Formats: sequence, C-alpha cells, structure tokens
Amino acid sequence: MTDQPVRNRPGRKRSAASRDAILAATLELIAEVGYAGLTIEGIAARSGAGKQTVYRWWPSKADVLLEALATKADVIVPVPDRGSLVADLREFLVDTFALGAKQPVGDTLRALMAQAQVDPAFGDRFREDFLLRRREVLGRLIDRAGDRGELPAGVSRETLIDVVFGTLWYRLLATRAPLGPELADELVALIARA
Amino acid sequence: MTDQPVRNRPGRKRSAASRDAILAATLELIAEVGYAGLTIEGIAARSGAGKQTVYRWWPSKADVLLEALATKADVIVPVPDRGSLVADLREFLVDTFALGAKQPVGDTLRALMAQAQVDPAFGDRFREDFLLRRREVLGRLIDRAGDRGELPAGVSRETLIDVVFGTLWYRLLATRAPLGPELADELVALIARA
Amino acid sequence: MTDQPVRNRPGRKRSAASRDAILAATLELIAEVGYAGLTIEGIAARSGAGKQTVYRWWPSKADVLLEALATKADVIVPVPDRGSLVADLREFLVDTFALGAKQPVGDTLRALMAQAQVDPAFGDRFREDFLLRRREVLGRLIDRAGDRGELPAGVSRETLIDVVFGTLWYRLLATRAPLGPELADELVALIARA
Amino acid sequence: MTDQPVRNRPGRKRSAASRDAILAATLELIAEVGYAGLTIEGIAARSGAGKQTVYRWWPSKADVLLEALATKADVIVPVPDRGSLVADLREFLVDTFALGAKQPVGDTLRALMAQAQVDPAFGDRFREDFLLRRREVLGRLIDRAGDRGELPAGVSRETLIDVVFGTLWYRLLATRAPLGPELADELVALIARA
DNA sequence: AACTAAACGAGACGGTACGTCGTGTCTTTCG
DNA sequence: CGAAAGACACGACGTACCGTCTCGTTTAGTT
Repeated sequence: MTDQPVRNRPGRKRSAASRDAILAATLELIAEVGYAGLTIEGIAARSGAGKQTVYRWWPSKADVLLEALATKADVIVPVPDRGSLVADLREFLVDTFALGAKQPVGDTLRALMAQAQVDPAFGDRFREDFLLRRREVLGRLIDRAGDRGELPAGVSRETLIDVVFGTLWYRLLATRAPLGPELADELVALIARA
Repeated sequence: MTDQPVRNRPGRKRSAASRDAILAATLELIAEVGYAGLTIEGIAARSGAGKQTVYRWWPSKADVLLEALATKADVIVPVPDRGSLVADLREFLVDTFALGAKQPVGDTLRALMAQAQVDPAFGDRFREDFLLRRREVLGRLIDRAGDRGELPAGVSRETLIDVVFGTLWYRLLATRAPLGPELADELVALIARA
Repeated sequence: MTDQPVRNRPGRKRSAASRDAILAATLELIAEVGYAGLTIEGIAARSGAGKQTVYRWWPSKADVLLEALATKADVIVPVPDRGSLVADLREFLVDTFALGAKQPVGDTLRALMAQAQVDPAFGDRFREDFLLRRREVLGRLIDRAGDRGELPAGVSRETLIDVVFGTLWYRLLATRAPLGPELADELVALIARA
Repeated sequence: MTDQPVRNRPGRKRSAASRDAILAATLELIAEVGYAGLTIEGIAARSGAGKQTVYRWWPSKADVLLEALATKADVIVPVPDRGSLVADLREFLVDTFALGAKQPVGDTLRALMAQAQVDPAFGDRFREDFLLRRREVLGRLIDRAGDRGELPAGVSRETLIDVVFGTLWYRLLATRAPLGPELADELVALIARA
C-alpha cells in the first residue's frame, strides 16, 4: 500500500514482524484510548518498535490506522446481481450498515473522516484509498439499474451515490443514530419510488 | 451561551471586551492558519487576553470557534411558507448551500464536525447547539409538507432530514464537490417525485 | 509593625479580625504545607479575607510570616546580669537555642532567611526588624563583659557577635545538627578561654 | 555529577554541547537577572536547548546552577601544609573569603543556600555535593593542627568547623559585611588563642 | 568471507502547545 | 468606604508528543 519495491536493493529488508506489531498495537490502542489519545509515541511503545520505524513507513497516525483498518475489513466486496435495483441496493445497504455498526469499525471511520478534514494531504489519500473505492462498488450497482431503466429521472448517478453515502455518514458522524435495516428500507423506498 | 446568571454575585463582571476580542481573534486566526494551526495559546496572544481567561469561559478551542461562528451567521433563520414542498425545500437548500459554500464558513463547519468526532463532549454540545437547531428548521418545513400530503410514503420525517443534511455534509466532508443550485434541484426532484 | 497610625483619617478602620485571621491562617499553613507551599492566595482563602486585604497591609508573604512569628515569640528578651561572661553567655545561648530548636520556629526562621536572600527589599526589613534586634541583645551582654575585661584580645565586638550567631545559623541552615546545651558550652569555652 | 555512565546503552548519547550551552547560559543569566529572575524557560531559550533537555538532566534550576558553579570554581582545593595552624588557617580563610567576595560567586552561593532551605531534596544534594566537601578540606587542616596539639580544649573538631564556616556564611547571608583578611585574622586569633 | 547498505530498537534532541498555578491589579457588590 | 468576591493580563511551571537525529546492532545482498 505504501510502496512498490520490485527492485533488489541491498540492505536489510522491511520487517514484516514490525509492521504487523505496529498495526496490531494501533488497533488495540484505538479501542483503549480513542483516536485523540492515540499517539505515534504510544504505538511505538506498545508495539516494541522505534518511533523512526513508524515514521519510515507511514506519514501520520491516521495513515497507520487506515492501513490497520484495511487489514481487518477489506474494502472492496463485489456485489452480486440480484436482478433488481430494490434487491441489489437493499443487500448492499444492509451489508454496509452492518459493517459500520460494529463499534470499533464505526469509531475508526469517524476518526479517519475527522482527520481528513484537518489534514488535507491525508484527506486526499483517504478519498483515493477508501471513499472512492466504496463509491465504485455502489456505482456499478447503480449502472446496472440504469441499464434496466430503474433510476429516477432528474437525479444524476453521482448525486444518487452522494445521497446514499451521505445519509450513512451523516448518521455515523452527526446523529449517531443506529444503522439498521429499517434505514435501508427507507432509502430503497425513496430511490426506487422516485 | 455558557451561563444565564440573573445573579447578583459580587466580584468583577465578565469583560465583554475580552470576550469579543477572543472571538474576533479566533475568526482571524482560523482564516490565517486553519483549524489545525489554531491554538488557545495563539488566540490568547492575538486577542491580548490571558490564556486563563479563555479557559475560564470555554472548554476547548472548538467551543470558542463554535461561538465565534454563531456571532457571525445566526443559525436559526425562519423559513417562509411558499405554498409547496418543492418551493419551500428549494429555497431552504439554496440558502443553506450558499452559506456552506462560503469558504471560511465551510472550512469552519468541517473542522467542527471533525472535532465532534474526536472529542465526544464537544460532540454533544455541537449537536445540541448547532446540528439540532438546523434540523428543527428543516423539520418545520417538512411538517408543513406533511400536512399538505406531499411527502413520500415509506420514509419517516427523520430519515428525510437525514437524507437532506447527509447529502449536504457528505459533499462538504467527503467529495468536496461544489454545493450549487443543481444539487438543490436534484434533491427536490428525488423527494418530491417519490 | 507595618504602620503607626496616630491619625484621624476618615473611612472604615482596619479590621483587627481580618489581621488576626490572616496571621493565624499563615501559621496554620506554614505548618501544613511549608514555606514553598505557602501562597498569598492560600492565606486569603484560609482566613476568609480577600487577596487585596493581604496585599494592602503586607508587601509579601514573607512579611506576613515575619509578623505572624512576632506575635508568637517576642524577639526582645532582656538578659539579666549573672555577673560573668561565662554565666551570661551560657544563659543567652541556652535560651536562644531552645527557641530555635522548636520545630515550627526553626523552620520559619530558615524560610525567612532564605527569602531574605532572594528578595533584597525583604532582606532589609528582616535585618532591621529581626536580626539587628537580636544582635543588640547579645551586644549588650558582650559590652558588660568588656567592662569587666573578660573579652579576648584581637577580636572585635562585632566579630564576636558574628561568631556566635554565625554558628547558630550555620547549624540551622547548613548542617541541621541539633542545637543543644553542649554547643553552648563549647562556644562559651572558645570565647572565654581566648 | 548526575550519572556514572560506563554503560553501553543504546540510543543517542547525551549531547555535551547542550550541557555546556545550558551551564553557560545559566551563568550568564544569573549575572543578568539574579536567582529570582532565573527560570528554566529562560535557560532553555538562551542556550538554544529545549526545556525537556534541561528537565531530563537536572531536577531544578538550583541543580543546574550548582553544577554550573562547579564547572567554574572547583570546590576541592588541597591545602598545603604551612607548618602551623595559624599559617594554614589564615591561608585557607583568605583564599575562601576571596572566592566568596567575588560578586557572582557570593550571589550564587547565597541563592543556593536559600534554595536549600525551601527545597529539602535539593538541600540534601547541596550539603552532599558542596558543603560537606568544603568541610572536609577544613577538617583535614584541623586534624593536622590536632596532631600538633594546637587545638583549644573543650571544643570538638566539628564545632570548630561550624564556627569557621558559620561566621563566613553569616556574613554572606545576614550582615553582608565584607569578607576581608581582617576577619581571617580575628578568627585565627580566636581559635589559636583559646 | 569481507564489505556495504539499509532497517531496526533505543533514546536524546529542539520545539510547540498544553492546561494549571500564582502574582498583583482591577472592578463590582455588600454591609 | 472598607472588605469580600472574583475577573483580568501576565508569565512560568512541568508534561506530552511532535518529527528529527544519532547511536550500536542486525540482516541482506554484492563483491
């Protein structure tokens, strides 16, 4: 995720043990002290690595966390074609909500989105490496519905995606209301009915 | 915003001059150095106040910023009844988008939402003092539409609000795509058509 | 000790209750938290007085302490004439050591001497109001011995005083060895034998 | 003075440049602003070191000052045997007084003795690292005189040391009278005559 | 096998900001 | 009008992390 070596440089190779220990320590710490209490100093201490080793491979604590998250829950899951927008969208939403409703995952996502606001460079990486990949999945689903003529008029593909993810993120970030299947049903109703 | 004394306590009264200088300095600094570069130390120095004075009245820099924002753009604006959901909602969205599209306001909102994720106590205050007030305004508009029978079936009042604000915030936080009248039209189409 | 009124000024008179409460609180606090932990803030809080009231009457916490000490143990005690330097000096030393050996008195004296080094203005007041008065008492005793021809040659009156008080203070400040009658005997021996 | 390395610990070594800069800055500052005006903040700023670096190696500003003093005037100077108590003691006193009469040295000593009263832990270090070493030097001189039978009866070795240093310190701390060779003569007379 | 290069743990370094404490001044209200 | 209460500007405190920089050690190629 951080580099594509290919070559054959001399010198000691990157230690997979360190990498794993760092990512594991990060996940432990985020659960124990929260994102605000997470520090590179703490990650290094907990993992038994030196600070330099962390800085060598990740530009910020948010990037460590992003990679740690990726090791847990992979971001790209193909969506099988269930034959209709209603069925496809419902399945996608129920799966996605289930993931976000898991406490540690939801907390991490909130922290990363927060950091993306404060650190623009990380924001770009977060968009690229996470948000856009998720949009693509939903996008393919919507394109299939478009081919079937199931989409509402007057609303662009991109805006539809914004509405779906917007509602999801708004619940996560703002109201912190539960993400359940009822919300999935309502969103499906809103989009399919239009 | 912090207290409603009514009191007759002895002792020197809170200095309005200090309060104003602090809020003004905060707005200057957020424009100059951004939220990440904003510090209580810096606010105190720029405003000519002591750090203690800031800490006495606000629990965090985000709270200062929230109050500073409130002095600039008041949060509650009544929405006149234009006779139909389409007209009401479009006007509300265009006005709201126009505010959020202003660079300093949008930046500040993003920073506050970010901080709300990281600092749960501030999160509660932000919800209470800002987010819920905005929801109320939209809620009244939707209730009027409900009375007229203009609302889509199968979607609750709260979820409708989530969809509208969710899309708005998602654009602000995630895609950073422009908030223009076209988006307003699409949202109106989606909701009114359903 | 700080002022000699005589006057007929208008306005409310100085509150003796406040003065006493402040001095009493000071003695309590010095015992509880030591000189370093003693603050004007704390004295005011403990005594129920306002900080301003303390500042109005004493220039520093050391001055409060000096006056509090004076209320406890009066500084000038006449020394009866026992007929010889040996007897006079021994009595003076035993009495003086007994006072300094009392834990709170010794601690306070050490603190005041320390403060006198750090704050030159207080140093002058301490010398004037305390140290010189003590020297005078010993000086009179030595003068009587001089009249009797009991003093060693080659050592001035002032230097003799320096030697006696120097040894006393050095034990207090530096070695913190006990101040007992044996030391009195040795000093008497040294001076009378010479 | 703070540690006995010998070690083979990993990690970057202590920077001698920082140490020297800190001690030098301390001596400059004590001359410019006095002990009360001396702050760790100021020492760090003047020396170009970080505050943490100062705190890492010294527990208080007094300890920095003590070590800075030790780099300037070494504390242990052997006293040559001049053949008699009178000669030895006079030389010791004249040398010692000359040192203490130097304005910055005297000021620093006064400040350290003051701090030793206020901060008991530093008091122990001051006694151990400075006062006792000086006592040893004088002690050896007195032991030589004892071997020659030159000491007054009825006065212990330790008390003799107390008398000499007591008089010296009392002049420094209390009367602030000059430390000149006349005082040396008088002390020699007092002790040798007894 | 010797050499070179990089990664590693450890930890000191110059910094910045933190949140708190005490100072001495001021303003307000009460008795 | 004195004295309480308490807000204020100021400045230093000691701490926590930041991100960088040596150290000495370990691990891989490359000669």
